[in-house]
Amino acid sequence: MMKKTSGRKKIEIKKIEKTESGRVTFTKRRRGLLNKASELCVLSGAEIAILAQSKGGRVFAFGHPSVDSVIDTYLGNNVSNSSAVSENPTYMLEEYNKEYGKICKELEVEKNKFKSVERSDGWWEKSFENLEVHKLETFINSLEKLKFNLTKKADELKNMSASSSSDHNIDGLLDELLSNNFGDANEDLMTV
Amino acid sequence: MMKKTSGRKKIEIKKIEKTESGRVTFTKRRRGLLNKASELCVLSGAEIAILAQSKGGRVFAFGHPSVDSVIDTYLGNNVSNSSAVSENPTYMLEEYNKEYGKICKELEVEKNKFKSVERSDGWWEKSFENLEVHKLETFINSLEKLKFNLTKKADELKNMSASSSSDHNIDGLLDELLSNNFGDANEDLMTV
DNA sequence: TACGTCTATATATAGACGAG
DNA sequence: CTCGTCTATATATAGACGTA
Repeated sequence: MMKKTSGRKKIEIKKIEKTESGRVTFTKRRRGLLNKASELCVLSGAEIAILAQSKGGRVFAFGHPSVDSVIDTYLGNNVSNSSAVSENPTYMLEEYNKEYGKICKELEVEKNKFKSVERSDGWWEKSFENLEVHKLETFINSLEKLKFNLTKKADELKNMSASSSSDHNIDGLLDELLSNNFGDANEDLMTV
Repeated sequence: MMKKTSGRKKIEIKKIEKTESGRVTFTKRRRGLLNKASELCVLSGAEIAILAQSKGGRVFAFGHPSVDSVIDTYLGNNVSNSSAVSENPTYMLEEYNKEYGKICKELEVEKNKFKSVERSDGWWEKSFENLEVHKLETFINSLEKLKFNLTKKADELKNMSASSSSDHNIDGLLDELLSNNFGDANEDLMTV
């Protein structure tokens, strides 16, 4: 029987000169790399950060629990110099991350339940790859909805006092948030 | 014919409960990950940095042309000490990686003196007991700020758009956002 | 022009063992 | 106990194509 394709070919690990195939390879392997990193994080619970910048200037990042926290650990800095870079978006996120690190951590634990499902499709990664300017607005919209629902739920929780039973509510909250808002945003962003 | 081994088994991507196999897996996959990164660097000429810290506190790093230069780029501090390694040629990468491997191994041996930490069962459940309403509100606040800055940034990008290169910035920004807030989760669940 | 899809293969590795 | 080594398999992916 005639083989439909010659299958995967062995390649040398050296610079790819051909522009197009080089780009394709970069895309494929970057995906693989980030996926591996993700798996390693989940499997071993290690903290990992990956920064990659292609020749074209595209920057991709992966971080668990966050890019910045891992970098901080590596640099041995508890806090970066804030004044010099205060308007840098990266710094903003860094600040953000530090300020709410604990709460995020706790939330992440819960989100991890969804991770196994979501990650198998690599949705988070795909969403990175297909982003375009006009889709950013969609994302921001979702963020707004997310905030709204969070606020609403927070109020509910506040009224119910802070008994340990609130655990269930938080479960449901995250469930709802992820399915209602992020799911939508993601769908829009992917546009496969 | 009797099979000597059952061969590779399929595993779920979730925290490994067994301490020993978890460590082995971490070691194996870390090696694979760094190797992949190395190959990707050579193939595409991209700049990549990987930082990994196991639960035992062991730190591993990979960077081309150097960890610091990539981090600097990421942080936007392109003026720093990257000059020292900026001309690190690609063809030295393989050699570098070999050297890296040795050092890494030594480092691992050195730091191996530190023994792993004990973890109490159901600690993450406890974390939910600590998840209080006012923290949730804090999170919401930060989300609002984040959205504001994102929107602002989006406008900036949209204005100077027209060139597809602006997508890159958004890519990075969203990468950060997702990594910091909604990215991969999972904590030190490993050290059972 | 770019990117997702489809095979056939190249690689990565889970589990089992043996050495220190 | 901590690692390399050894298969047998699970995955990743190089090229070739189809689609927008």
